[in-house]
Amino acid sequence: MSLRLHDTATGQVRPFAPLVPGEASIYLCGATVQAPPHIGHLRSGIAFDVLARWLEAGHGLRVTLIRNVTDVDDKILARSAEAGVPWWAWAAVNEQAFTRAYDALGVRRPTYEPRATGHVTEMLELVDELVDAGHAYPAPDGSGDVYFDVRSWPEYGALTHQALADMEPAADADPRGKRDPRDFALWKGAKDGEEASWPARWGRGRPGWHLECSAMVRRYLGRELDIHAGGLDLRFPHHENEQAQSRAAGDPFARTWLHNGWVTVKGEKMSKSLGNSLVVDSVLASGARPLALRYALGTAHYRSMVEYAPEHLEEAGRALERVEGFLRRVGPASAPGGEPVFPEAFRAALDDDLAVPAAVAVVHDCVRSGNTALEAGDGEAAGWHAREVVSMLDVLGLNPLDPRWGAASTSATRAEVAVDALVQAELDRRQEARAARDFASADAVRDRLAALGVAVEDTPAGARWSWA
RNA sequence: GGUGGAGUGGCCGAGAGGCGAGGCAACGGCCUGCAAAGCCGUCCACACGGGUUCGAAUCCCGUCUCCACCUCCA
Repeated sequence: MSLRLHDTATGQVRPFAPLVPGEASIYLCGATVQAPPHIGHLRSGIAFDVLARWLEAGHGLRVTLIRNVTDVDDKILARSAEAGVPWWAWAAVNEQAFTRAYDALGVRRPTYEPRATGHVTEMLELVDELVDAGHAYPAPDGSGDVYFDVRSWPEYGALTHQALADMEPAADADPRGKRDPRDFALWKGAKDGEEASWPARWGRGRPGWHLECSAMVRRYLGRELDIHAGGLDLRFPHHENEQAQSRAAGDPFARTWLHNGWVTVKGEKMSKSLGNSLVVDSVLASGARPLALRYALGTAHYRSMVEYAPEHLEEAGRALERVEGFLRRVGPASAPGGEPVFPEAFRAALDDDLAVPAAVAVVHDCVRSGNTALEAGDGEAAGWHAREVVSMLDVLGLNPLDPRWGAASTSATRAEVAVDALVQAELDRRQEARAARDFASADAVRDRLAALGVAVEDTPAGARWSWA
């Protein structure tokens, strides 16, 4: 079975056929770095991280994933001015916060992460092409703005299936020098003394948001690419405008459009403007386990909305413990090595428009089979299942053994070594009591440890402890 | 007004005409000195009203409720 993906442009699930055999090009709209990321911002990064991993591990494709950074825009300028810092410093600080958040959640770094400000030359070339082709015009009001002429492009609205006549212009839209209120800016002329500007033949100014992506797509992936992805809210106007610009400039552009749903809180979209956003740094600082956060955000289908609540994070943590418990019991046999092995049901699930929930169900089924094998003393079967589980978790970005999550590779601190030694001493005392069938004393030790938050578990290999 | 989604068990969350996704919680059993973990089992759900069909959560008609985009958005 081959991979099928839901394409927004056609509204259908269609077979994925790479433009260049053996390769896949993906452009993902990244962050506008005006503020630190909230957990909703991570949704697209996680969803398409899984896509890229699956294209590589499951289909053997060489993936080029470009995720841009929009580092100049109205809000960045406004907020940096309020904070009294240069706009570029404001953007840089937030870009770093995004990178930290992606890293913390185990989202692999993209092949390249271009910044808008580094591609003004390419953007201006595109503006020139569009003006020459009669699809864009400089505003006649001397503002230095250049607009895309939507009425010159009959396909405008094709991506989101809207007729131009049905598009409601914003009530407070300022027509400025536009031929049609729905025309959008490719280039924004600099206001007096605006420092964030670049020279252009229309006068100093800065690029419009939509233009940035069109130019960076062409620069890194060429005139045609396999997949263009982003959040559902970017369909219109952002992606509609991108497609119009690029196609009007003669680029075939994206063959498939993928859009992820967002994170909701009490049924409503998480967003800064609604005031219900949870900044990633503070969620993690409050003790949330990054792996559990990724599980909570990443195990719903990418096109569904996913409701965030602290209880869901706890549930995710417990589901994860079940999987980790199995891998721990199998021991070193579950360590990664060799080619990944995927159960057929897992393959079928991810190939069906990235049905991650069904794929996760396969992981849990496999854990159950592994536990059963372990109980039956069949170490070979258990080891095989562990290998399958680890392979699947790697694709989902949920492998607890991945050094990305830190714990596995960092050496213990002196305090940790000391605590372990002391707890072990207590456990030895408990074992002596148990051997003497003095269960009252043994249980007293366990109760005392429990009061300190230490959970004790008896296994065939002896007692082990963990933080409850 | 236009466009696109959603409503599923105690909770989360898949599925898209028959064959009970999965997780979490709860309860019963096995195992255990007792627990924990694990395994087995129980809890047979699909907003509402009609219809089609041998059979509908799934298709059709109607109704209700909710969310989103329509030039700031992951």
